[in-house]
Amino acid sequence: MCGRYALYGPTSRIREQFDLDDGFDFGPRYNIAPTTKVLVVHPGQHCERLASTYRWGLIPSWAKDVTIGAKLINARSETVAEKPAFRAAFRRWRCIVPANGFYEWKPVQEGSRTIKQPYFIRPQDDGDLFGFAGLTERWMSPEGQEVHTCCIITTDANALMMPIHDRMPVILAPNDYGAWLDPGNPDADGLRALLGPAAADGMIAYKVCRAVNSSRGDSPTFVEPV
DNA sequence: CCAGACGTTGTT
DNA sequence: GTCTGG
DNA sequence: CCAGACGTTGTT
DNA sequence: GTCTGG
Repeated sequence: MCGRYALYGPTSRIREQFDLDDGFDFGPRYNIAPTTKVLVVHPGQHCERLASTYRWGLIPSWAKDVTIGAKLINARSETVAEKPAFRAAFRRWRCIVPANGFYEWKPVQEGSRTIKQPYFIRPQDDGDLFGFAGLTERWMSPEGQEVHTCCIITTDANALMMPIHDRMPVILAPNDYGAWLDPGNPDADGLRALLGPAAADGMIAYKVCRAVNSSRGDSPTFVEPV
């Protein structure tokens, strides 16, 4: 799955990788957690590429309160086109979530107790960025406040991830960014076909400090190998 | 017809 | 909003 | 995802 | 054990 990640730029690299037509103010962040504001790449009114902050955890339009958002931080690629909570967003509100890498936890037996060993997974070239496939929604709170939310789509683990965890975020190929972001793209099958596991070559995974386990901390050391 | 759900993950 | 279960 | 809370009353 | 918050 994908429940924690990092985005530390640099800003110029993010702009370049995602062909952004505007500026943004975000990061660097080494411990991005659900229910907080995350940076999302999405089409603007004239299909220009914008980057804005959205609350991580999808709140469907019919929700009565925000609490469902904490549960809908991921959507399964296998069912995203049909599930009531996601299908409207899959049809019309697709986005990309930029990341320098993501964390996964592997349960490890240490003596009599099980600890959660965090790993950081990123492109081999540390200057490179992942683009996760995501969805957005707009929810109107009972108080009349519009809340923009998003989630990250998951898929099976690739060969690199398998020993750590059986799911991983969908990482889009740069060539597919345009098709994924186009709100007028009617080819649901073609879109679904983009949601497989990314190739393992070009990616690396390594153990990192357990201080990242708490969502409250934030430090560049979290993405360094231990 | 109305009421109630609508999700993923990990663990067992 | 829309589908499923009763 | 993991960490941390999980409760009421009366008094200050 | 289960839910909430970050």
